[in-house]
Amino acid sequence: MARLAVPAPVTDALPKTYDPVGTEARWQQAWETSGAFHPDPSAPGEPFSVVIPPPNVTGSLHMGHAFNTALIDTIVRFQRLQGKNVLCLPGTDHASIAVQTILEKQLKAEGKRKEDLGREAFLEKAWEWKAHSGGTIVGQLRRLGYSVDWRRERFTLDAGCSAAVIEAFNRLHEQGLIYRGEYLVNWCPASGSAVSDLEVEMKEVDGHLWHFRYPLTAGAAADGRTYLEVATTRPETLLGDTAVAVIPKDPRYADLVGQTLTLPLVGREIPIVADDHVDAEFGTGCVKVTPAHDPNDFAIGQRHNLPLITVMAKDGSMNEAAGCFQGLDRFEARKAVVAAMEEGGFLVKVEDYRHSVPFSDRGKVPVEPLLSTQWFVKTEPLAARCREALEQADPRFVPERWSKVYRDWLTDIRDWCISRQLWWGHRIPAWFVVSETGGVITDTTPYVVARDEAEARAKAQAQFSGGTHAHPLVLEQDPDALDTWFSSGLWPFSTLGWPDADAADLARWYPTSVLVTGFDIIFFWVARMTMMAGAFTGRMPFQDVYIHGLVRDENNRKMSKSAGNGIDPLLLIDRYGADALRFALVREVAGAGQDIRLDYDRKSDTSATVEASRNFANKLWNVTRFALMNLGGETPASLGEPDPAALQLADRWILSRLARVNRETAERYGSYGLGEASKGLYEFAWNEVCDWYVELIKRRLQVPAELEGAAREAALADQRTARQVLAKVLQALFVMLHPLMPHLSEELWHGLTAEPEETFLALQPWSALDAAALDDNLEASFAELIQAIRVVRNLRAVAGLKPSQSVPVRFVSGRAELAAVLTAATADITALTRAERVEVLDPAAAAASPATKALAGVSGELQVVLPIEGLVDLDALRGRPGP
RNA sequence: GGGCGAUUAGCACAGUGGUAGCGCACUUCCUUCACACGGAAGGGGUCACUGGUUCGAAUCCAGUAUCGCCCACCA
Repeated sequence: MARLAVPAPVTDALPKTYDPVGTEARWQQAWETSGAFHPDPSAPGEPFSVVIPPPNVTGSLHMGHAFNTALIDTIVRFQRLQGKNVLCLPGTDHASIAVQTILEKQLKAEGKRKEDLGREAFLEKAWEWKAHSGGTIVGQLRRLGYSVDWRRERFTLDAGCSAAVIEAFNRLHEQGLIYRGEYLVNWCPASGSAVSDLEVEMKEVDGHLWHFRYPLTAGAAADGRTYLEVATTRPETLLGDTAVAVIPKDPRYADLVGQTLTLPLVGREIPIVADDHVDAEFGTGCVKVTPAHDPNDFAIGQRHNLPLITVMAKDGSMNEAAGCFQGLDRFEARKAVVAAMEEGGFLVKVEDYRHSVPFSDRGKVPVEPLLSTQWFVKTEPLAARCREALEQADPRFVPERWSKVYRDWLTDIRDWCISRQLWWGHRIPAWFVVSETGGVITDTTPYVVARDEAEARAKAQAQFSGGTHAHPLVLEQDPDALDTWFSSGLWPFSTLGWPDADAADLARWYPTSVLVTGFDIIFFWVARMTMMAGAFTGRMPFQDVYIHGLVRDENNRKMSKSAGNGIDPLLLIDRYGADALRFALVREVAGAGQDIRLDYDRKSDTSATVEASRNFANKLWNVTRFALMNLGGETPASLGEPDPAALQLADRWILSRLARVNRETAERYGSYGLGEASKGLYEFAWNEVCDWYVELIKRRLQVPAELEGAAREAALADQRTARQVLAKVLQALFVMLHPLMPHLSEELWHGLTAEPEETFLALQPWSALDAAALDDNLEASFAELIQAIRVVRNLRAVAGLKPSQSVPVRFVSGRAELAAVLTAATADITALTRAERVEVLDPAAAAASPATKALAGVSGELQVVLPIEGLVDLDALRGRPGP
């Protein structure tokens, strides 16, 4: 547009509709090649920084990314206009378990397992895949016009992040905050790895409650009872039972506590213990206890010193401890155990039972509580620091209510299982001294934690050479990888150069200004970052946390890959433009962190919501086209500021409105009121600038050729004033809109200002508020004028007048102030209502010359009269039905 | 079991003490030289329910109902 815009006559060549696709690509490239968003840490200006939530390299762009991006980029672009030294840092996440799952699936299709390839070859494949797939989402983020510094793009598994992970692990270990031990963990048989509590989702499932008899070893109790009845939803675990618990002090069982039962099928003698965990209200009041396969039973086992018998292998099949059930898959084993119990006469009854079953988020199969040796982070000391900071609103949550959710989770937090039996990810920086345990890693093999193998060797040497350890030292690094979130937890500072304390970016931009993310990862990510940051930087990693909702589909369902109800942002960008999509998403956010719903027609891939925003973009395009046709080839700069004394009523009104909207918009952008900001600008641009101001000045922009002399001079001066105000308003509007519609505003700003391509609106200063222009009274009066014009138009419509018919208009008002405004605006009213003439009378004067055969309407205390005798058949009008 | 959110026009949503609003859809008119991805004029809501506070409540308070979400070890 910049090239087409000047000189003026050529503007006729501008298309009537805005075509976003080419324009957006052009500006994206211009911004990027010019380094417009590459900040310099040594540059002046208050620092403002954001690290983006790194999307998984697995994925392609979904609506959630588009939404998050729209919000972040709006904030960041606004701060840049405010003159701050803004860093917005992009990157991607290696998504350990997700990527490995995909790769293993690919291998499986080829009939191979990862073990066939070996670790090295598998990782090579993974990197190849990352190089290929990671580029997809990055390219898609670019299409949104994200004003990030691509030069600083990071990946959670790159060299810098890996160094940070190793350092973090070592420091936590040195502080005693990382430990290794055998505990009951959530085991996902599908991915063959432990997962954390957060990666487990409870699902309601229709199952059964089996009631079994466990016979008393002694044969019969004093009262003649020969067995206890227990109920379970998981019969296969009975093979690992090591006790039956009963309610303490329950008269039914009091005398049995201490006696033993003989476990059916297995023949093991197991004690009857009394434990408070047993609920008197539920079932038989007796609970079978399988400490190695249930978290509650594990706790009971600890209290009563019960043995742990693991009957299941890591792949979900029964192991040798399961006797004749060995080798059966856990679900087959369940059937087999029930059958065997029935056959043995131990089955009392089966009830249908709906209950919650823990599922693995990733594997989509029930997780198995399994005894396993894993690495853990001791979280309480880290969480305590976060809770303390939160008392000073550090970080500050927006909306505030999320701080409670965050705090509650940090209270009574459980330790974090960080080891994963995966290859893709950060390998745990611990080396086992396998020479101590016959060359293999066992649960008791000693280990050293170190920064690298050399350091590990030195440490091991000091501990394990000479004396009883006098044999050649052999080390082997722990084969396991770390939970992806361990590296994500370092993201706000690892990306800025930590652990290098002298890193310029870290010094300049840490802590970051705001984290923008969805509520669904407050625990996964936000809390992990604050815990890690507290430990390593002594500060919370961001000042504010802006929590947004989810994007739901047209049926108000959460969009998800598995449900297949996602809406492809790229389709909408192709159809309507990235600006339209961004504007639509932000415009829906007005409320505080609510989910937003995006309307969508799957048959045609259209969205009325996004289309409305596209239409808005087109409106802006056209009002700029109009301006370019009417500014006589001049720019805001060449026109200069209007002379305050020359301003007309409409000019002063729009300048007052502009000043007010400018102030409101800055406040809204600055306080995460992005939805309000977008709505305010939409209404200002469309309803006030386009619908009223532009209509009002059309008359003044045309100077009739027949005017001569002083009249001509006056008209030209007035034309110049109108041009000055129009240019000023549009220019300021583009600045204000820029955070929301960066490409369009950049394009139109260039068209209007004729600035060179390499000068960017994105880097201009926000227009300062012109406080002197604010005029409450004027705005109120002008609203009355608008109403008066509407009444006239309404009466004309009611009368069925043709647009070409002009009629006299009479206003009657007792309020001198209003009368003065109407009188001053006579020419405007004439133009906008096709009035033959306009008269403004006070009630007395009106009574003196009553208009007969007239239509009348009111607006407040203003009376509007249209004497239309002779133009319209009033009697016919009166007789017709409605309105 | 605990907590949070929502309930306003046909649809989707703003509005948080003072005469009910935006977008889409709908009705009528207008192809007037920025825009039909448009313009003008309209129709449509006892703001979930019940009480309370107040001169005044969609808005504040208490409770109820419905829907949704999060957390929690009931076999």
